[in-house]
Amino acid sequence: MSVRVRFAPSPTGYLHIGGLRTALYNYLFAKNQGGKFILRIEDTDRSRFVENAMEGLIEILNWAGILFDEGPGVGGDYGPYIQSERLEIYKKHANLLLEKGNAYYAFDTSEELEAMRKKLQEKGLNPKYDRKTMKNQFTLSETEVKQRLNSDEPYVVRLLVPDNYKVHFNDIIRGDITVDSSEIDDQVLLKSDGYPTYHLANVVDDYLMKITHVIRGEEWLPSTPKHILLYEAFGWDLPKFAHLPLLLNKDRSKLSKRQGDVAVEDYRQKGYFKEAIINFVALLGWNPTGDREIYDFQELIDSFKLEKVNKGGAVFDIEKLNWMNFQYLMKKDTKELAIQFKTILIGKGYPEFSNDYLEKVIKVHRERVTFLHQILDFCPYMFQKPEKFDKEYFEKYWKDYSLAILKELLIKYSKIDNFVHDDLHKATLETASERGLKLKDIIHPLRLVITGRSAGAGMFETMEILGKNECLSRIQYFIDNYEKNTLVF
RNA sequence: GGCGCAUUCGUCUAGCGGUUAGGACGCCGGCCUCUCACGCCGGUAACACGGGUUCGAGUCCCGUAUGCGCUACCA
Repeated sequence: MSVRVRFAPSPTGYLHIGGLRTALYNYLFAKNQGGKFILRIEDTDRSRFVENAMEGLIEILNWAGILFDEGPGVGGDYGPYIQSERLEIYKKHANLLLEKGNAYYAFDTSEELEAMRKKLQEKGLNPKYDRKTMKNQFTLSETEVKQRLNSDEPYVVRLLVPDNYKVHFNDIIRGDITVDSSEIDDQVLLKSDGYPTYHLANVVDDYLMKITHVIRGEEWLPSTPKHILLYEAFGWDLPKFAHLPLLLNKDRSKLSKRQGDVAVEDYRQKGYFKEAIINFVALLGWNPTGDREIYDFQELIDSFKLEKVNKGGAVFDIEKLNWMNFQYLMKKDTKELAIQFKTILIGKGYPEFSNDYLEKVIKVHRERVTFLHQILDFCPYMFQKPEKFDKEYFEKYWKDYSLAILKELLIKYSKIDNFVHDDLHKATLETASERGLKLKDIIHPLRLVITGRSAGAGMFETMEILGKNECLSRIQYFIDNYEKNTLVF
């Protein structure tokens, strides 16, 4: 039987970074097994429905490269893939359970349920539905039940959990788990608004969509026994289960909005590469060997093993993500980066530079930043003439002979036809030794003149990229303003 | 409260009965150097605790502690 897995988000907002990892693990597993990855939208809670959330989810999944084989928009043989379009299917299955005696009608109001729970809790008991005292098929007469059903009176369908029964299942990640049925609540299956709850819809759809492996977050582990009971009631074979460890905040609570960004979109906006995010998130809770960090998408697919997924939760450490982003910044093709960077520059109102120029700038500056867009902050002087000069740097390295040297260099540089690193280096070194100075005695003032700053890439490679005209013009500008005492610091 | 799941350096992890407990991020130091970085070299730091089982336990079993999750007509 070929592997089929699904990612089943609820369209209640943006895609959470934890959701991304769940989707990713499903995807990696499917592709590793030569199976299918399905997207199913679980929009059975009308009160939490967010307009366009589904579109956002799909968009960001596509961006990340987690492409689904079946789902909204792409179709498939087991649709529809949006649960609100499958209401009749759930109703039919709820009726099936009703007929088989595995489910029953209940008529309690939310106030009555609340009062019941409060009472049980005060007694220190498990606050689960008390079938024997509440308003339902078992406590009401047959005629009253019929009457209520025929009237407009709201009702729900609940799962009849058998007494004295041990529910067993095996989790690929956690092993055998057994729960006593006395711990399991008579879960509502069909809500009074006619929509199914997660539990019913999920089980029915997983079965009908021929899902072979249910890979989901650990928060679902406690309700899995309910699902097992449902499969058994229907007489269906169980899929395999794998419950993933949670992603955690620094304080080890479940990853949440309060302590930093959780939306994948936020990270995209900040300039993280999708490759870095995927690589990083994949390694939170799973590692093929433990002695390697960088894996491309295909390598992740090839080495993915559900059995190797960890049991314990993993803290989301932004420092390591940053490091990983840097790794990809260094690794990526500069042609691709130049195109991205051009968009960034234009967005900030800069004129259009040639791809060739941008590539050169990126090549020498990327090792100094974490994000591509930071190159602009690091060396704005590569895109416009410096107008302000670092005062501290000036005071530290500007000597009484510096102006004379600058004038000499201006002449010397103007005679260099091939304005490249080696020739610039040679010419400057010459000037230095003629005056009994060290190269750095000249380079520092020169850096100030050319860039206005103390930090930057190698001086001569910077000058080579800027070009002869630009460099000469900057030196001239500095000399003029220095002599007129109009330099701005 | 009840039930469940978990627990190796600060963080992500390797380990699947015998290891000087390995790698990575971060941090610290050094080298390189025209600055800032990159890079390279080195250092820091962990098996939650207590009992078993065993010749031998981070690895297996049982407790305890701690953390997290669930306990809805939310997913």
